[in-house]
Amino acid sequence: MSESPAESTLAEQIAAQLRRDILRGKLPPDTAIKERDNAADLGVSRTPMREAIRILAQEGLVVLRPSRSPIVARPTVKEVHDQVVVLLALEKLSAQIACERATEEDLSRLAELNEKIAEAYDHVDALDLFEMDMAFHRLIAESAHNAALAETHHAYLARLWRARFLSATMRRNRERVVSHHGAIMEALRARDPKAVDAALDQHLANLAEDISAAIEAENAEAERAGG
Amino acid sequence: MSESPAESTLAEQIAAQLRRDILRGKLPPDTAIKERDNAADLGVSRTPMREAIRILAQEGLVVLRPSRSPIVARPTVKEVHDQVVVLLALEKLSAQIACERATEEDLSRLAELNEKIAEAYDHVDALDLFEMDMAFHRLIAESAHNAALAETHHAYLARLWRARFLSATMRRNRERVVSHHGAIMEALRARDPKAVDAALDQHLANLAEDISAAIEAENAEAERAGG
DNA sequence: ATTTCTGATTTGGTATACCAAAAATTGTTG
DNA sequence: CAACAATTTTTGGTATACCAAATCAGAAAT
Repeated sequence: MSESPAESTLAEQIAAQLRRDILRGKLPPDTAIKERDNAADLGVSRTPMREAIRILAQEGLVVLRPSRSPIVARPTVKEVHDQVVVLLALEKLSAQIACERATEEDLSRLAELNEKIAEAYDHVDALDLFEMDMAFHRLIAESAHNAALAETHHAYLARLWRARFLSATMRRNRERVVSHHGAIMEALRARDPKAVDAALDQHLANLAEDISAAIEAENAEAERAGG
Repeated sequence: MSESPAESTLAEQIAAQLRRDILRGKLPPDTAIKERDNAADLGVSRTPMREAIRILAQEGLVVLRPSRSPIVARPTVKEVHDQVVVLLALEKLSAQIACERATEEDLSRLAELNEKIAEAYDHVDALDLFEMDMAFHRLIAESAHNAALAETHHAYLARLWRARFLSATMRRNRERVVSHHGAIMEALRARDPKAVDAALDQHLANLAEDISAAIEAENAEAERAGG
């Protein structure tokens, strides 16, 4: 999940584990996460399990309902779409600010990463590739040097992890990604707000629709199976 | 805090209490909030106190530092400014979307509220007035009918509560607020994105600077006193 | 057969106790 | 008097137990 910071506490480890299981689809939507049972299974007490569930709830991966087991969230197409809209707005805002504030180091890190993506594109599995793409977009957000903005952007990126992953693997296209990233970088380097905006539009224009399609497909699948 | 939803749990009550004390300035920045002592004082156990501190930390009102007591946050001017920038972007995005999506009911509630503000302006204390202003801006965000957007906007509004309050009381001006709100409303009613953008710019243009000034003044005050 | 009532189960919330790691404090020594 | 080492607090994290409210399931009654 690109969370390098060592999951130090038990709660964080549990959260990380559950997060993986949810995002990878091992714990499909609507799966109940019983605090007591689950804790017993893992051989831990309720305290860290509560904490972990809380973390995931805050990330939007599980939903808490009063007096019922928390369940893995099944975001509707609209919910995901709405979140994508906000993510795009945050990223475009970041890029605009970055036109003024990005340092040379920011820019060279972006260039470096894009090169790495270009190289790796055909040798690396979807997951690693996706992580790199995510890192690229995170760098853009960080280049605005606005901590609040970067943090909120990151939160949305994390929340949309699964949806973006579905969409990305569905629509894998080396030239598109690499050249788009290149265009964004060049515009940033030129510190040209309009060019940046155009480049981001170009790159992200279809994201909302792609993701919606991916989610719809998955929900339809679930419909057919579980009822 | 305009949080009508009954604070049902002890943790929420404690959080609400601490929040008030912090925002009202009773617990000034850098004040330590010892989990054990504080819990003992209130006659509760550590569990809900931990929970409460956690809530406030997430709101940015207190900062957690490893192996040290949590303390009331002392946001820097830059931090607050950065947050204001994001808040403005979210509100402008909301308004843009609201041009398409706002319902008649949204618009009439906005009108109603603005009228109420106009009436109350000279009879009501700063706090109540401020709550109304906050509600107005929240309505704008909700008129976009994008839950994620509204939620994030609300979170920023809450986080900036104190800073905005300082700025608002410092720069109280009936005509300005009421006419600006009116202009925003009219633009929304006309569903004219450009007019909405202009009206919001007009209203919020000085917010960042005002807030920065207010924070700077407060920090300078603290400097003089506590060192 | 449907509804209603009652008791068992599940859940969230709280209190309490324990432990290890990290700080602050103290005492000691060069 | 300063640097260092040992001890004492403080803190965060975890485990465990208890309680009340809400849910759920099964029995009883119409």
